[in-house]
Amino acid sequence: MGRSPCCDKVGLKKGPWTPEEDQKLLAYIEEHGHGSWRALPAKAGLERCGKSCRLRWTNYLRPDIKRGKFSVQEEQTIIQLHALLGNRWSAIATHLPKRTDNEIKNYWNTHLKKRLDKMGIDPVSHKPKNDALLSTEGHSKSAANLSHMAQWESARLEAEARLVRESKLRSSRSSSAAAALQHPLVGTSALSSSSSAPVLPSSTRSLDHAWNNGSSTSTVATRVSDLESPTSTLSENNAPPIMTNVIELVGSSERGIVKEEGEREWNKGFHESSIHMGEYKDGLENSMPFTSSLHELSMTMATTWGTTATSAHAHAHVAEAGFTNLLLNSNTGDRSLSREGGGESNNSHGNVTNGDNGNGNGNSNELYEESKIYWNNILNLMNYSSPSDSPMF
DNA sequence: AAAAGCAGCAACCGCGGGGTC
DNA sequence: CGACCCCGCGGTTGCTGCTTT
Repeated sequence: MGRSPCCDKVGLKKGPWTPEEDQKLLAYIEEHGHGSWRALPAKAGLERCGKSCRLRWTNYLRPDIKRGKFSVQEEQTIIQLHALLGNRWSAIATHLPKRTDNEIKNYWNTHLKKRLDKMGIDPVSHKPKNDALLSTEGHSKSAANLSHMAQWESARLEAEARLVRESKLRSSRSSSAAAALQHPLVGTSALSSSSSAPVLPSSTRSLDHAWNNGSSTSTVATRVSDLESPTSTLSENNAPPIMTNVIELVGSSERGIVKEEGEREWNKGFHESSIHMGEYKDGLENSMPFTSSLHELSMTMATTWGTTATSAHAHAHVAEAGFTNLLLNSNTGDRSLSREGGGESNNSHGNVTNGDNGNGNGNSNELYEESKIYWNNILNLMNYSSPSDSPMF
């Protein structure tokens, strides 16, 4: 198999890009589109390999990239999606408008991973490190369910991501490069907008539809295979409810949930997020009841942690306590935050589990509470994500 | 003030999937 | 059907700048 030589070719430059190179690349793509990346460097007069050009463009030069600090909603989105999808940065990036997979990956590795770690949560499995919390039979079942749901959601996201890519490709091919640059996220927007349901990819819609009709399991299997998802290993009986609006809730700027940089106050951020979720759910008057298995999962988790909270109750609890605050409270000692101005990251609510000191996981009860809140937050986001909640239908 | 350590991030590397011939 | 090409993805590296000692 002939692997492309790429940068092994002598004479090709590597390393940091100069402003001149950036300008050349930008000018060329704006005028011609990128076309074949392999052929681009020669045409653009760059002594780089196509791969390097593509990377530079997609991770840095693209005009639709938002740079700078991640908002609290973006952080929540990343954490929640990572809990579902693992290190599938491209799929996660699909639902974080204007953020690149590379940026998200870096942010995860440098900030969020450490933060979860300090909370006593395994950043890989998103499970509390203290396995005693999870040792009950009930949780084993729940964990299995969650895993299955993650697989389904994963398949769905793959389909969406693919469509986004195709959509971008089409737009860049069918119009001038300049026009394409103005609508680089057309696919993403379409998928996120309630008003644009008609452009939803048939494959994605089919999958959701299949989920909505839990009894037609053969259809589910067929549709999933249509997606060619490598991750789905579900048996027919394990079809979980869809969790579409985990993304819709936290990732769609068109629903007004994701705020821009202006909304930087940590506490405020989560509070508003909670409000929006409430409004969102209220608007779904005709929604079918949330699929029982997920509710069971939530209840089981709650029971496992020794609480009698219902989902709604748990949600209120989470909203009140603040997932963000939870993260923040395990932040102290994080150099990156402490040197980023401090004020932003200070928790002014003081109503969370461990507002007393910076150790975060120094106390086992605090760890216990943190873990509980963490998972309740994820589960309750799911609870607002029943199949018919999706504005796509 | 200098050195060491650390964090953040841009960029590279290698693999695998999909398309084409 | 297999070889080849192209591209995208995830993991990793290495540079830069900041903080600490």
